Amino acid sequence: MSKGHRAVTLREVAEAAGVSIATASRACSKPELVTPETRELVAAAIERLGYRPNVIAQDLKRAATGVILVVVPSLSPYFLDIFRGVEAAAAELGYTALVGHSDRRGDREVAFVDRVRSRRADGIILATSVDSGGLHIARQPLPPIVVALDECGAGYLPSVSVDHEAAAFAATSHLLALGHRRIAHIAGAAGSSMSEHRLQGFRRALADAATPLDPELLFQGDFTVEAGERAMERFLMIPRRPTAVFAANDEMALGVLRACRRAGLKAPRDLSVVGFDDQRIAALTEPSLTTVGVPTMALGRQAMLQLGRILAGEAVPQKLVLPTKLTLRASTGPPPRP
Amino acid sequence: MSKGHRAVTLREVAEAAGVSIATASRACSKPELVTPETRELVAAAIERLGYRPNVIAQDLKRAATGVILVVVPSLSPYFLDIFRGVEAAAAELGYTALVGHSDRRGDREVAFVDRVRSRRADGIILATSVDSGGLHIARQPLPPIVVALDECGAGYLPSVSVDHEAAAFAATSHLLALGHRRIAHIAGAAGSSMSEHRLQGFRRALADAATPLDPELLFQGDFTVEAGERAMERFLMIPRRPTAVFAANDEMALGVLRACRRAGLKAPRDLSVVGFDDQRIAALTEPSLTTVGVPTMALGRQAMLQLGRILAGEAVPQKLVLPTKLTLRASTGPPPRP
DNA sequence: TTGTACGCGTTATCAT
DNA sequence: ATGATAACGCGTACAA
Repeated sequence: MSKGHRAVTLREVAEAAGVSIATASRACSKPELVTPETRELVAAAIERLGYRPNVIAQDLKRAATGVILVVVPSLSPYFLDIFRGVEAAAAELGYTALVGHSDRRGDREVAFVDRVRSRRADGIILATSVDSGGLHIARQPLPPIVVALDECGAGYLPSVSVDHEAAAFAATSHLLALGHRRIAHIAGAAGSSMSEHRLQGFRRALADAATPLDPELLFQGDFTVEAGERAMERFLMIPRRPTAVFAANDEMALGVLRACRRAGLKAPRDLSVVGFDDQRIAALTEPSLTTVGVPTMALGRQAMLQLGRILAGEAVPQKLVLPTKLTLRASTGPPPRP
Repeated sequence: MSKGHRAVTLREVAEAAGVSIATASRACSKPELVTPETRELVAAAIERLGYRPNVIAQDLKRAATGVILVVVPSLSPYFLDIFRGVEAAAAELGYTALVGHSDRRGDREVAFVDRVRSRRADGIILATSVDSGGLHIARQPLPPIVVALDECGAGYLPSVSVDHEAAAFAATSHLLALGHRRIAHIAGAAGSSMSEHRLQGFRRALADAATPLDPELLFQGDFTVEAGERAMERFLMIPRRPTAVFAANDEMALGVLRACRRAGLKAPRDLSVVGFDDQRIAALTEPSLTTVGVPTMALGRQAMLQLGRILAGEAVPQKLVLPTKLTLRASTGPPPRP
């Protein structure tokens, strides 16, 4: 790391303009406190020398950076939508939002939290599950932080989330209402509390309908297309095949559709498929995907607004839960009549 | 923006440990210059008080931040792959990479360049076309900057790119070799030099094969799925339909496939389709997409390595061109026999 | 090995 | 309205 080329400082501007450094500073940040003439003088010097204020020095003075870090587990469109929401709200509040991705590694999450501990950023929004790293960082007094999408750490941290359990319940109930009884579920990544909640909603819907759950119809996935394909391949080998599959996210549902097509099955005639998240791809698949819409942008937006309140020293509700919406498309229908 | 909660400073650590602030500083950054005992003493105080160094102050001293900004036009998987490449190389060099997105707006690009001008970052990688903003920022001496993917500003800036023209030539030649003569092209966003070069390659291939280009077979797109759909709908209305379509990116090619399906046409039997970029989606479409592979990660990686050299004060080649690779999949075949 | 003192570039508090 | 000066938190010559 080099020093870069010598930069022009405010002191040099002041000398060039023939004023004191204090006046030069005021001419920049509080022009109304300075006569129009000196303002002109300073402006000219700035232009001539190509001066740019050193924000690092400003930050040191202000003891704030105006930067908000958004940590996502992966750079997928889904999480980036959350980021967009944050970004919009941040702009309104005068902050700049930057993305970091943790690769689902707890140590990287902690590293980002450390970035704000060491004043490189004012606050942080975790659009990720810190189940593992959570305790680790909770030992120290925590910097301004809001969790988006998932609550975590047993509610230690303020969060903005959706009710994954209720949404999964609704999705499963939709399939039950269509007449399905053998419904399979592909769970998300193990250890993610989001996956856990979605699974619980699935279970509760079946229980409410007095429909027993065949353990063979439960597959441990990991949110990837490939996991969806493997799951469906497994389901196809079961003597009494499921008539519907509820995947814990859209990517895995896409995998299910692909495996079906390869096997010569047509959705929804032979098999109904439901996803989760309502990513952009959900409307583009063939057939288009019935799925649970998660208000990703709104999640990001609300998380940033909460963080803004915390940064302003206000008290905030510990939990904020946003509504989801089941979007019915072409991939679900009544079960086949055998 | 608030000041956050009062933070522990090195001075307090020094007092708590009963040493001078200089010794405390050394115990942190150069432990070998201090006796094991005092090292212990300071470490204990740090632990007890929960001290974290103020990186802003460190940066002010060093006159460097260790941060590299990567500016992308949109947060699409494509550009994020470039970012991943940058990130990996940055880690090796001891830098941290952060993403900013410009929304294809010149003023936002300039704003990011200003971030490094004002020392919030050491350097910047533009994975975007600054054709418009280019001149605007070129008036001042430029900070360390490398352009990835596209060369721009008439070669003012060091760049790492691919030969879009040659790649488009190869893709079109592939279709010609299969026997196609009526080949349509859907261009990328207007004003993007990348689109321009791809179009030129297309034209040259036709010219080399002495195949005239019907103006009706040229559609001005904008890199979106919808543009691909609209283009194909137009092509379907032409009396002498094209037998092949070369889209300037995969998303538009995907739109072509969708429009085909709706019209009851099957690729590649009725129509061959070629994309550009080889995004992840290209292998997942039905049929899978023949497309030009752009080494996105390598582009990012090389851009960062170049930037590292610039930052280290070394001279770098003005242009670095990486190879592309035409990947043949299922969407192309011989033209239909009428 | 450790402590003293200055500077990094800026803003803010006093005087004038 | 403007100028001198003290911070902000840290690193580092230099002296001890």
